[in-house]
Amino acid sequence: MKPQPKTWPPAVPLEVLRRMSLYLRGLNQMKARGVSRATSAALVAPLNISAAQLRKDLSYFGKFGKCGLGYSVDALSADLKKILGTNKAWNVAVVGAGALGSALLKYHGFAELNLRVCAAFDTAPEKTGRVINGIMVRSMSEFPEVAAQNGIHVAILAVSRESAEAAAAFLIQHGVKAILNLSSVHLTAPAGVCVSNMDMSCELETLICRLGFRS
Amino acid sequence: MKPQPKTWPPAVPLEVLRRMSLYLRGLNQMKARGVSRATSAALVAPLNISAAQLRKDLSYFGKFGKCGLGYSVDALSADLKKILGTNKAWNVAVVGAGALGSALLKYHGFAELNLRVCAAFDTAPEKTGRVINGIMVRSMSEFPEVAAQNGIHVAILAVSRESAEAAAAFLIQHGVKAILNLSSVHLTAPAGVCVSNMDMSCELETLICRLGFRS
DNA sequence: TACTGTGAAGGCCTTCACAGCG
DNA sequence: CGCTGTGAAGGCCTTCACAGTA
Repeated sequence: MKPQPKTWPPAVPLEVLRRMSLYLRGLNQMKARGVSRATSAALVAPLNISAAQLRKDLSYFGKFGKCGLGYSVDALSADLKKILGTNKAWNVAVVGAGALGSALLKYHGFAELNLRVCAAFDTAPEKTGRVINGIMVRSMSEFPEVAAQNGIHVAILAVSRESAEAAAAFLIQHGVKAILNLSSVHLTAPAGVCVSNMDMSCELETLICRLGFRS
Repeated sequence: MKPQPKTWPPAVPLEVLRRMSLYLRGLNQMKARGVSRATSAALVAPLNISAAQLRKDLSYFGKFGKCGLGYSVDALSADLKKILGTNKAWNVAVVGAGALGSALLKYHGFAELNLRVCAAFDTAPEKTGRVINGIMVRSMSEFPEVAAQNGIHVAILAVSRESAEAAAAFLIQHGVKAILNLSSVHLTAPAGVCVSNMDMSCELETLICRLGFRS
């Protein structure tokens, strides 16, 4: 899943950022367990990543540890949040209110990333008007206004394969800068826009293939 | 076709397989449009991938094109299906029948990959017994029997973060060889088992970070 | 002519190993 | 002494460029 290395000047590899997010989650779990210090080895233990990798990843952004002691869980957690940008809140729109979109609206896990799913949209009239988990599903035509009012620059795209391309273009046209694309179409990002393609079909097929190789 | 490198670990990079799946999808769309021949450049046009990359990827598995002419859409499509393993049907279980699991049960897109979602499971008694899209949600305790009867070796894990690890261990213990993990926990695969972690939270946080770098 | 297949080159990321510091 | 931070080395993947073929 490596969408477009070209759009992002490769100062920090995309995969480093992805791992940073994993480190942060691990730190938060440690914090919840009352652990206050951690070494690089302890942090990567459940992740299948080498300790050197973690230290190298962090070194892209600065120095965070104490030699001989490891890292302060609280301090590093705060630093990573800042680096990743989730120290501040972001408003997010869910686009597409079918089964998958509805499931996302019911999901409570984004809150801990400081993400607020605050609006939902669909083109189909029979989908609009419903309220799911306190969020009203609106017509797509309302997107520009609602997005502007709420400062929405991030969208999760959960529409059918056929509508994905047009929907993405519409969102980008109205100010969306980051799209998490869950439809089974590979979207390419225009300049200034970030797209992450999460393609379950592709991933499943890849799994099947790996399965075959092993046998 | 060709003697395939049977040693899985580093023979064919994982990302090559992922791209193969994308190529196959493109071919199928061409087929549906009635196109019968395609060049490497035409195949990668919507994908942000270079033509050389596609040719190199294919060369891991053999020779499929005609010099000067390109590829036969039908033939290459059939070859890729065979390579990926989706020329044969696979039975798949959905584990976890919450909002996300239910959405997966309603999704019709896996059929074209020859994947049959044929069973669903959940530990919560209030979730079991329901029938979603013709598929009964059973208790997890029935998994071993049902999996054996239906030859299920692939599972999609759509459970809560807290249950993910235990559920995965249970599945593996009862014959599952490939897991598509949709929960926000990074699972590591024991030997002989393939795991693909699709982590929406991680992906969203990475997007937010890229967003911040741009501005 | 037009396009594939592929060795070779190049670049990026990971791994290594150790200097440096508490 | 223990562990971090980091240049250097190594390896893997992508890109290049062209030989080869219908």
